[in-house]
Amino acid sequence: MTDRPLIVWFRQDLRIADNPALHRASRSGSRLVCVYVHEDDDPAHDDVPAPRPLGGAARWWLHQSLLALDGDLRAIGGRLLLLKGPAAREIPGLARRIGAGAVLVNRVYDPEGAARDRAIAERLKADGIHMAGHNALLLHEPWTIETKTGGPYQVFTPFWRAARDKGEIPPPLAAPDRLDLVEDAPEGVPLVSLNLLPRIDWAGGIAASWTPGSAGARDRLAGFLNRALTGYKPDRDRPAGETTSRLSPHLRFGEIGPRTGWHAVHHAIEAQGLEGPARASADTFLTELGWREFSYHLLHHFPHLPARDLKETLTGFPWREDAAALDAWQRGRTGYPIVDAGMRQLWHTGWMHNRVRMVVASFLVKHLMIWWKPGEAWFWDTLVDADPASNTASWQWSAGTGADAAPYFRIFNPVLQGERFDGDGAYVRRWVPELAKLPDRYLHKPWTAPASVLATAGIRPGQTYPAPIVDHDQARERALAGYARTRKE
DNA sequence: TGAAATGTTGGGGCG
DNA sequence: ACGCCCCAACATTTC
Repeated sequence: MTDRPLIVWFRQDLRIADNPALHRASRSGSRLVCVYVHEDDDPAHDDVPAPRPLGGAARWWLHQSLLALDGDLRAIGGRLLLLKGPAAREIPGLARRIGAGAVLVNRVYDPEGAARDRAIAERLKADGIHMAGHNALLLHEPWTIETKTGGPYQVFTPFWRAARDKGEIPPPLAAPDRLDLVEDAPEGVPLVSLNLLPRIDWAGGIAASWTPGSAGARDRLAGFLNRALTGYKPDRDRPAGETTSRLSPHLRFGEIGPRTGWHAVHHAIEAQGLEGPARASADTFLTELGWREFSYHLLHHFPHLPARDLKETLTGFPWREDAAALDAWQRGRTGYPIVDAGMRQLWHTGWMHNRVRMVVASFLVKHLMIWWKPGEAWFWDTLVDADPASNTASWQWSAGTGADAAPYFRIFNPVLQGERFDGDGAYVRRWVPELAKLPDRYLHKPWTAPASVLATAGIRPGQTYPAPIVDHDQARERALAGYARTRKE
C-alpha cells in the first residue's frame, strides 16, 4: 500500500488478462496509469537503443490492438495513455510528472528492447523509482533453461525436453475487475497521431482476415480447439483451410499469452480424454509453442541472431544480388504456383501458412541463391506476426545457418511440396486464380501442360502467368555446387 | 519440419 | 524347373 501511483507500461503484452504487471499494480491499492509509448519514429535516444521499428503490416495491427486494449481497459474503469517519442525520455518524464512510486512492465527479450529497459531502470532508480519486471510473453524465460554444463541449448529437442521438465506452467491470471486511475494524468496523444495506418489504404485484405485484440485472440483459440486440435498433426501441413490456430499475430503483440494456450490445450486433453492420434496432435501443437520459446531462447543468448549467421557454415557462400529475382519472389511471380500462392497470401492477408513459409524461404535462399536477410526483411515488413525472435530464427533455420537448422542441401522441390500438401489445389487456386481452371495434375507444374490444356484453361505462359524464373533441377545443382565450393574453401 | 541418387529385394514374365 | 531380366517397392546414402 503506497500512496504514490504506479505506471503500467505496456509493450508486447497488449492484454488485461494474464498480465502480471497489470495484475500486480491493480492489487497494490495504488492509483495507476496505463501507458503505451510509440518510439518507432524516434529510434535511439541518448545512446539508449530502441527496438527494431515495426513493418507496415505490423503497424496496422498495432493500431487496431491499441484500440482494442483501450476498450478493454475502459470496461474496467481504466484507459490507455499514448505517448510518442523515445521511451527513455517519455517514461522517466511521466514518472516524474505524476510522482510515480514504481514502473511495472512485462519483460521483452530482443536485445535492443532489453538494453533500453535496463537503461530506463537506471534512470528511474536515480529518481528513487523502482522498475519491476514480470513475465507475460513466454512459458519459460530464456535464462531459466540451460544445459547440464550451464550453457544455452542449440538443438530444439533437448531444449524442449528440458522446458517440459521444468514443472507446471502457472495458470493464467484473471483480468482485474476494476482499476483506479490517477486523476490528473496527462492526456497523451490521440491514436491517429501515431500514424500507424497506411496513407494509401492497402490493408483491406488484412482487415478482412483478422480481428486484432484479446477478444479476437480468444475466439481464434476457441475455434481452433473446437475444430482443428485433434487433427492438427496431419492437417497442419495443409495450407488450404483453417488447419492451424492462426494465433501468431495475437501472441506476437501479447493479446493472448502462451500460458493461456498451454492450459487450454491441457484442459481439452483432460476434458475430452484425448488419446492416440488426437493426443499426439495436441502435443504437436504444444511443440509449436516450443519453437516460439526456442526462438526467444536463441535471441536472448545470441543477440546477434538478427544481424548475422549464427553458424558460419555458409560464410563465403556466393550469394547473388538479383533485384529482378527478388522482386518476382516478393510479388508472387516466380512461375512456381505454391511459391506464388504463398507470397500473394502474405501480401493480401499479412500472413502465410507455415509449411508454405518454409517452401518460399527455401526457394529464395536456394533456388535464387539470395541471402536470408532480404527475405527476412520482406517478411518483417509484410507479416502481421513479424516477431523479433521467430522471424530471424526461422529464416536462419531455413537458410541452414540457424540453430538445429535444416542443412543447406535440404532443398524443397516446390512441385512436390505443392502436390503433397495441396493435392487438390485449393490453396493455389485461391491465391493464383489465373491457374484456377488448370486440372490438378498440372496445377503445380503448369509448364508441363499440353498447349491445348493451357488454352482451355485460359493460360498464356509468360503472359497470364510467368514461366518459371529458374529451372528446378538446374537451380538445385547450382546451389549444391555453391555449397560444395564453400565447404572446400 | 527433404529430395535425389543409389542400393537391395522379391515377384513375375519369359525363354 | 530354372535362370535371367525387369522393375516396382522399399531402404540407405548422399547431397
